[in-house]
Amino acid sequence: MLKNSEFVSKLRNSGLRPTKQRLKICEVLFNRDKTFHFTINDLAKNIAENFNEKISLATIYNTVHAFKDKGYLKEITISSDKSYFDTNITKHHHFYDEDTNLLIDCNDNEIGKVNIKNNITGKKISSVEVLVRVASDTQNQD
Amino acid sequence: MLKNSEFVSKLRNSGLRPTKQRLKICEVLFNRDKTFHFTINDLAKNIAENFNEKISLATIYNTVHAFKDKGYLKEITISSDKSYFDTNITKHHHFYDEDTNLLIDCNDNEIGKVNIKNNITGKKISSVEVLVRVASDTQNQD
DNA sequence: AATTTATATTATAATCATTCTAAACTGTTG
DNA sequence: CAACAGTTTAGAATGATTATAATATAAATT
Ligand SMILES: [Mn+2]
Ligand SMILES: [Mn+2]
Ligand SMILES: [Zn+2]
Ligand SMILES: [Zn+2]
Repeated sequence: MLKNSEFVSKLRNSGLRPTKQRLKICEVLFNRDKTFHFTINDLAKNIAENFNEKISLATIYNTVHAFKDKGYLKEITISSDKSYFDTNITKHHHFYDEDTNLLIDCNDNEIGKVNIKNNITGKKISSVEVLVRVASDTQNQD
Repeated sequence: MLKNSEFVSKLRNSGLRPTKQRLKICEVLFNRDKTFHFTINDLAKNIAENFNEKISLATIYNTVHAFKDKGYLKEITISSDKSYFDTNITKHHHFYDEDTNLLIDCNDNEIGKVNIKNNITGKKISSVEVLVRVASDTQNQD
């Protein structure tokens, strides 16, 4: 639950001008109690439906990528035809519900620490991510 | 290291007609000692360079997807702009080298079993996949 | 082995998410 | 305010993937 002036500083501090488009997108993404997952399409629809002033799709793409580059968003890749962004930038894992196409954050009480015994020589680990795909219990759902 | 007649049976058994295009693709993908990772583009290039008869790109797409649907290939999604296929269809995890864009299989001596303590209620786990991104040790590589 | 039927291949066009372009606009700085 | 760099925008371009529909091939049937 951050407020406008905080977004202004946040953007300034990372070398991004606090334009009204970026502030609007900050509001949509970060002015919440809980983090969430979204696609570019979700975000564009959200903005189109909830605000009068429209933001061009190019700007939405630019902004989301800028925020990702600055570390304010993480990108979660599930399949070749769907890319999610995550406002939860802490290290965490995901369940992916194949029935609903929803991503769900894992807590530490759901997935234990991944034990990496040997890494590739000369390389540094930049992230470790677990994706648990889940689907309906029953075989023939109709 | 399977041979032609084995591919014919394999295809017939899964309801796919053993056409010469599919057999050629089987040969490229499965007539090897070791499993490997490839993109559609890699495969198309490989076929174009190593064989006289060309296979249309549409057929390459169709065949790779058919093989995936039949469980002869797995798809590994690394980023929104790159999709790999894997001829290793056993459960396993991956290292992804961000410097070279290469995928490397993990053995059990590299990543311990992932401990899933709580699953989503009413759902069955269909897969558990770990992706470890690695990159060069040094900060300023040139 | 010829005929029929179902399937597969192909060149090409269509789609669609994403990126590019370059002109207009805005935030910042002095 | 003037000057400049950075940003937004509509629309065009791109490029990977999928659709189309005509042709070819494999399998099944006579
Ligand atoms: Mn695919
Ligand atoms: Mn992206
Ligand atoms: Zn998340
Ligand atoms: Zn693999």
